[in-house]
Amino acid sequence: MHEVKVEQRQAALLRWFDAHARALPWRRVDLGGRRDPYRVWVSEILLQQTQVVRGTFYFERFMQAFPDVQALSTAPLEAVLKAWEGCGYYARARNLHKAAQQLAERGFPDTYKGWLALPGVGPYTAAAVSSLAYGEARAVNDGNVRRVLSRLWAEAHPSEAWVQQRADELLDRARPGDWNEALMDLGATVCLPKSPRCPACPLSAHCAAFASGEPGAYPAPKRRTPVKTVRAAALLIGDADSAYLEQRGGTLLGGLFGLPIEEGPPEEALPRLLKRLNAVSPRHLGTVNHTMTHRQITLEVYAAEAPVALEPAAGRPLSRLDHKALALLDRADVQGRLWSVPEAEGVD
DNA sequence: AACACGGGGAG
DNA sequence: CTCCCAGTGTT
Repeated sequence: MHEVKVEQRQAALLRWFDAHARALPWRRVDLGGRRDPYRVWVSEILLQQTQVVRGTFYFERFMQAFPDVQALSTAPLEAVLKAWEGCGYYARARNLHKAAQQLAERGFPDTYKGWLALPGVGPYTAAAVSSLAYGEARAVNDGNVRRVLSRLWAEAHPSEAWVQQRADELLDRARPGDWNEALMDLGATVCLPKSPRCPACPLSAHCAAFASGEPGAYPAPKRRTPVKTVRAAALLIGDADSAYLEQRGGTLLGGLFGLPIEEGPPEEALPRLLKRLNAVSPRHLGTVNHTMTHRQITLEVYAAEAPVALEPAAGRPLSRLDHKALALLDRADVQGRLWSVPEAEGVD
């Protein structure tokens, strides 16, 4: 009885997928109908936190820079971050680089467990790569799957284990890769978070949330940690094209370059900056507001002079925060103000 | 179990 | 503007 319903759902969704699957660059297959595991892996890391429409642009740019695992594994980390620039969650790029070296040395794993052992590869990515590139019967559990399954059973508060169990039961073991992509495509294009398009859904006849009349109520929203407000000051030595840049350590924008920054209110942060860089003649350039996952940064940017080496900003990987800070100098009113300031002493 | 980690899109 | 979205790693 139960098996019959599972098979009906599988057939209905796969029929829909066969007609509506999106043609995406990482879905390209070779003459044997196989996908390049390298492309599948990179795309899945990218799509973890990036929407498909933007992910396509980043994917093509990354593949242009690093067409295969050999190219990626031998590149300097800075070049990898440059290819990832603007994409966010830069730990993904650092892990991609580290994992590439393991893949180049030991070869590609052909199982879920083998992929799971790589840095940056968790249960979702291991299931995606092993099913899509190797045909292993592993069910993915991502945000789309969670939402679709939550609605099919009208389970408002699905736990991770609950979703995984349902996904495992429902998985089409003859076509695991297609099944996983079908479920995720459905979530991305039909079973939308706010306004699900139930009339277009091949599973609406099997859907308890649809039957309830309020499909959008599932799953219930999760509580989120509030964003922290942070003040900081940055120093721009040079100009927007050629400036003094520092490489950041730690996990926050780690490995990326940017203007020297000190946290704290400007009256405290600016003197620290000036002292640290031996800088003089600070002028306030403007304020940059930038929101990150759990941070709302208000950055006061100052121009100053200091005995430091300038370099082309375009050659280094920069976060959007630093691009915004540099862009302050492109504004005509700022240019006018700067030109009206008397020349400072030499920077040699 | 809670949090850190960028950058988006929708309304 | 405000609200919402989301895998992996760390603690």
